[in-house]
Amino acid sequence: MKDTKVDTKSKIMDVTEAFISQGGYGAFSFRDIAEAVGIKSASVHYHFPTKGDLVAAVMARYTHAFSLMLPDPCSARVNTKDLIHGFIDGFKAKVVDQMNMSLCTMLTSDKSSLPDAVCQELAIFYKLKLDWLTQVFMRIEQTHEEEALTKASQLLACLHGASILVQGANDSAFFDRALSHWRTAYN
Amino acid sequence: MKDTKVDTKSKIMDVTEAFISQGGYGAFSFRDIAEAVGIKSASVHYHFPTKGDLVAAVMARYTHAFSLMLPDPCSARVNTKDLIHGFIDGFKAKVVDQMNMSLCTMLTSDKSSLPDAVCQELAIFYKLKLDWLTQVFMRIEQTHEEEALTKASQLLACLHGASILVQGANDSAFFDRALSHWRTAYN
DNA sequence: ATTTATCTATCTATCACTTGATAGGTGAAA
DNA sequence: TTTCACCTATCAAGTGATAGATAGATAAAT
Repeated sequence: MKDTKVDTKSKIMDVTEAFISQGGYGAFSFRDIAEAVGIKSASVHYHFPTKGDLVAAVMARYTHAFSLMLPDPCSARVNTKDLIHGFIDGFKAKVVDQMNMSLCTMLTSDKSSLPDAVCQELAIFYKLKLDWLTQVFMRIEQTHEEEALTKASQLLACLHGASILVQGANDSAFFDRALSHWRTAYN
Repeated sequence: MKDTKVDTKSKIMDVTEAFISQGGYGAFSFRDIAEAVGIKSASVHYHFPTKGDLVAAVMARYTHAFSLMLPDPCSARVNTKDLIHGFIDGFKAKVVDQMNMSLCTMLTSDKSSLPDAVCQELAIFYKLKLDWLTQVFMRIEQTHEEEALTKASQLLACLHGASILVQGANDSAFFDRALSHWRTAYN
């Protein structure tokens, strides 16, 4: 639990997260990570025995950090429309400013070659986002859960799809185009 | 140009297309393809010298077949709303019925490790879809190109995002949820 | 009509390289 | 002295790709 140890472990996870965002599960190796961190590949295995362990840990940390950023959707002090805008802007920061996809968009595409542990972490992340958005829409529109889930699915699909479009068309303007409806609808 | 020759080449492309839909560019090897077709991996190289050549050819064939399926967006005999519904249904067939992602959703995620030739084919495919949708929306809503492009981007993002959601949440019900707005808006 | 040459589609065998993973050693800290 | 965090060295498996051989079809020359 000392400085160097924890630092190395965190560095490994940081570097891995960046690699996944850029190319997905198959686009990096233990040697890539080791080189970026400044250690040898065997040392990466010391901290994370298998690639699945490593990526699952990164995904879990990502989910946890994400959950800490999400405001309580029921808090009376928060403007409901700001919740939506904040969610969209958070996504935009990843997709447009850093010009890479979100961890979960990437990993979902690689799902067929993912170890079980990673799939489970992925599912947890999706549930977190969908549940949060559903609660927000229940509050905003005073609707029942089914209808709010539909709204949540629509927005989430738009966001992930925008991420794909930006990459595929190689033009970040597509993000705002794809999200313009959601931005104006809650203003 | 004889029977057997063309057949083998087509089989290779068919098999490759299926592999890409399931796992993307990195999720199959020449040996996988060879085994599925019933030949040896060297024979695959005979028809397609490199992996990039092979995938670019598959993508080009896919784009061509797709373009043949798209009705003329300006034809007076076609109901404009049917154009939208047809487009959505075509996507749904891939994503829900076959439970895998569209070629271009997959390849876009792998873009960072794609040969240039494949990237170019990808770009052509995106342009085809966006242009077609833009023309349809210009006709439906009597708007200018900029606004129609925005609509096209929104729908395309929804479709690609729905594909991601279905896979990530492992629940095909998310497709209809994500698209419900577009289905009712043009009815 | 027969021989010769070329082309086609496949094969076997192998290349250099990368991959995730393991065994076992080293020095420092507790 | 045991644990920790790293190392060197290596493994077996898989990768894309190439070289060279072979059988059969086609075409040209004699």
